[in-house]
Amino acid sequence: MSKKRQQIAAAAERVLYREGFAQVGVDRIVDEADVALGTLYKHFPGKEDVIVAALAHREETFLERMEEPEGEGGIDAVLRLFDRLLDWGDEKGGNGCLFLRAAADYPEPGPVREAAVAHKQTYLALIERRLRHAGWEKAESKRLALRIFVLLEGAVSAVFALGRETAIAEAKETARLLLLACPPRG
Amino acid sequence: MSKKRQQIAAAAERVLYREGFAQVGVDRIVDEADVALGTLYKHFPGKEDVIVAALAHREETFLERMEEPEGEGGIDAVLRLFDRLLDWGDEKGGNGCLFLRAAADYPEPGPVREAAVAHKQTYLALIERRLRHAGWEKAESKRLALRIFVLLEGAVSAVFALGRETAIAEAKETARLLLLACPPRG
DNA sequence: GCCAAAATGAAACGATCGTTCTATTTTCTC
DNA sequence: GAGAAAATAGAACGATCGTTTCATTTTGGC
Repeated sequence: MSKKRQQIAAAAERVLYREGFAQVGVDRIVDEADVALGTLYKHFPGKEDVIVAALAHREETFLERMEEPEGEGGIDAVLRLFDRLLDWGDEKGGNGCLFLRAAADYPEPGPVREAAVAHKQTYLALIERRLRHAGWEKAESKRLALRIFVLLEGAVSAVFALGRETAIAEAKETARLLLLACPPRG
Repeated sequence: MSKKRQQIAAAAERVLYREGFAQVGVDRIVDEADVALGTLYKHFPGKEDVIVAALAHREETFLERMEEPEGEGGIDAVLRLFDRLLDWGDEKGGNGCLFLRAAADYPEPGPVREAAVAHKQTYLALIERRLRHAGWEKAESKRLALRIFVLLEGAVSAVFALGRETAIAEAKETARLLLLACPPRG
């Protein structure tokens, strides 16, 4: 992977998330990337491919961010997902989920939508793995992962109305009640 | 309020929600509204004003849909919000929250963003009122409303990954556990 | 230091989009 | 039914945007 290509993908991720898919043109991306327009078109066939690369870049950094360095098990290992999300939001700002926004702006089937679907499935699998590692059985993990996922998605969406800290804190507390009501090895 | 104006606002709401703010131009709106282009510009100063009217139209129908015809109190009165959301999604499709998408596509301050903020505050107030009517005290209602709000927002967002029925059912079940864990008159 | 490959800056294209304008037709009111 | 107001169809405008091209400069490997 070329250095310039990475630059463009990272810059596109930043500016697309900050200003929205509608208002951002190719010229803004090359400005943010400190790169000539021709360079972008030597690395990408078109704008949509830049967007796909931006989503791939975001998926990568997101998974890095959500990864646990070391984990003692139990409920706290699951609840720490919300803390990671809070850190993630601190860097990236609170403008919702980039993948959902991309899917909304590209309603017809295509690589953008596929990237969004793949991201959500990876996310769900990550939650489920965390639950299993924390002590829940497979069937319980599958069910609980759906609810934790709803709470995490709700936290991100609610940032707009409630602010980052409140939205994530309330989601986390609800998750704690949920997990206490459905303890492992039940 | 003129008949044509209402037509345009309703059509804009439909097509904007279905296809996204980015891909929809004024010509698509007038096609969907069965109205001439000049008529649109005789009723609205510009496209952004059409969008604001579309959001206002959606707010109106949304509040109608969420309103209870008659309500026995208790937990079920609150949980019925999720059923209403399911009905709402059945008509409107599962492309996320139109207000959040509008806010994401119009990042700078302005009437679009204001409409989105106002909608979320109205929504929160509706939830809180429902909780009070169901028996919770004022302080508890305020706190619980935040969490129910997160769950409702999460349900809408999770539709993309989980499908309408699953997303809303899991959110509703989580809400039930939350409300059982924090009963009224605690 | 040389040479190929990559990057740059800038201009220019076709297409699309928001907006305006005009001439004609329909609708509504008295 | 006459006259005013609104709606229509369609053309045309300037601006923006995605994309292509080109001549020039910079970079990196032998």
